[in-house]
Order: sequence, then C-alpha cells, then structure tokens
Amino acid sequence: MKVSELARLAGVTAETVRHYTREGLLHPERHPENGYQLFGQADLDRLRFIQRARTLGFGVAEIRNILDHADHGDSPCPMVRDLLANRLPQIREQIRELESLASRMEQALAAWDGMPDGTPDGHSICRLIENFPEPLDADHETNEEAR
Amino acid sequence: MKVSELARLAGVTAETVRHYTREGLLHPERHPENGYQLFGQADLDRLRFIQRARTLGFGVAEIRNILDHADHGDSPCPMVRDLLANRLPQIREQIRELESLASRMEQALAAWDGMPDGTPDGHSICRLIENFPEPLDADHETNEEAR
DNA sequence: CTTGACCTATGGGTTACCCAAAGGTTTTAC
DNA sequence: GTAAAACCTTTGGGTAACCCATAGGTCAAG
Repeated sequence: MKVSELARLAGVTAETVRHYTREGLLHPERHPENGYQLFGQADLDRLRFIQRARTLGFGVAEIRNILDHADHGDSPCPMVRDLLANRLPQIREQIRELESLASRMEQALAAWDGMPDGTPDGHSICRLIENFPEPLDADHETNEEAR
Repeated sequence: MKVSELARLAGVTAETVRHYTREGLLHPERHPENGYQLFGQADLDRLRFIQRARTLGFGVAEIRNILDHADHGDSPCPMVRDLLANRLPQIREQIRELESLASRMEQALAAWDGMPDGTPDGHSICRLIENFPEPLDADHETNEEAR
C-alpha cells in the first residue's frame, strides 16, 4: 500500500507517515519505477506500535531506538520499562507545575474583581499581573540595588 | 545598565534578555559609540512584568501584544483577563491528558510482572506496549479492512 | 487525453529560548 | 601601558513532532 492508505488505516496524516519514515521508524520498499514508498501489513502493525508508544509518552527518537533493538532480535522490553520508569516522575512534576499554573490563573481571575482596569501610568502596566507573587526561583535572592 | 546586569537583576540569562529584545518586548537605547544596548529601571520593571506574565502562562507574542497596548496608553487588563479565561480550560485539559498518560504508564509498569520479556518474533515487538488499549481518537472508527 | 487525486523532495514555520562562532570593546591586573 | 579576561555585537543553527507550501512527476477515470 502507499503512504496515504497506510495513513488512513492507522488514523494519522500522510505527512506523519512520511515523517516517521524520514526519521527511520518505518522502512518502506520503493517501487522501482516510480519511486513510491510501498508499505505492507507489518508496517501497519509497526505504525500502530508507534502510536501506542507515543501515547505512553515515548519520543520518536526513543521509539526508533526501541524498534532498532527489536529489529536486531533483542527484546526492547527492559529498555521500555526503564524509559517508562524514568519518565514517570517527570510527568508527575509537569502535572504539579501545570496545577500550580492553573491555580495561579484562577487566583488572578478571582482577584480581578477588587482591581481597577486603570490605564498604564508609567509605573504599572497591568496590576493584575504586577501584583502577582514573584517566581521565587530559589537560585537568586531578591535583588535591590540598581544604579 | 547593560544586558548582563539587567539579566542578573531579574534572574534570567543574558540570552533571554536579548531574545525578548529581538522579539520586541524590550526597547533598549543604543550607546551611540559602541552599539551596546542600554537598559534603565523601567526595563527592569518591564522584564519583571514579563516574568510574571510568563509564569501565568502567557506566550511571548501575547506579552508583546499586552505591552504594546500598554505603551499606547490602553489598559491591557481586559485583554489579559480574556487570555487567562481562554487558556485556563486548555491547561485543565492538558492536566487531564497528562494524568491519563501517567496512569497509563503506571498501568504498564504494573502489568510488567505478568508479561514475558520475549524477543521479537515477527508478530510482536514488545507486548507491554502492543497490548495497550488503542488511542481511541474518536474521529476515526477502528478500521478493519486491508487488502 | 485531460482532469483530479496522489506521489516525490525540499524547505520553512511552530515555541522559547540555548549555544557557538567571529570579531569588536571595556575592564582589570601586572 | 598593555595584555588578558570579561563582556558586547550579530549571525546562524539546534531543540520536538510534526504541518504546510511549492514544484513537478504519476496514475486512474471519464
């Protein structure tokens, strides 16, 4: 089958299939006369594998790695488990950050009522934002001097 | 003050300051003799505003928009509120997706025990991933024919 | 035989920066 | 006084996972 058919069967765009091919995740044959990429059932399985791996949070480079191992006859499963175990805490951390962001946003929206929409006066731009707590990055003390 | 001093006072890298300048968020003067960018206290305030806006989830282009309005004497506050209100549900959605991802990952790790690490046999690559539920994208029915 | 649908490769855009290189300037130290 | 360190400039490329436009070749149908 050709690019678009494979894409349709897997529910992705043809561009995505070409992308994976360029990145070395799929290895289609080439029609010797017109240069078209030719995929088979195995490629569809492979593409579905890629989709599942993507929903599990694997990056394209990691998936290429996994597939390369499998293509060499090695079981990629231990690697998969390690990758998963390493990524999980990062995901959790990202969730925490987003929840913090969401609550800052809600706080800002809630604080709106008590604040004027005043036009900028040279000292403030939008108090809603300016009155917000500082990032508090923990690696630089709140500075004071400027000359 | 020069780039690095402003950066240090705000707790960002000099590259970030240059980036914001290139993107039109800061408008330093130029030293007429050596071409150095010269910033003042107002730029520090502005940079801190940018930082707070960033932690509230605003993109650089949005912040430029906000600052441009403020520079023209318009109160950007209503715009800020709208941007916030529009983005919040997206953040919530992103959190849901990440939580779903995290639980899929945990499920996968937990399911590990009952599964063999078998080397690929031509029909499977890594069952841990293959046995996972399909993405279920809701915009394409689970296909069946392939010829 | 001509549309229209599909294929190819190339290159640019997205986000918010980071980094390297090449070359000019200023500051510091001896 | 000068040489090295530290800092400045612009340019261009990289990141992740695609999407989109362009130009031109191919193929199935009417």
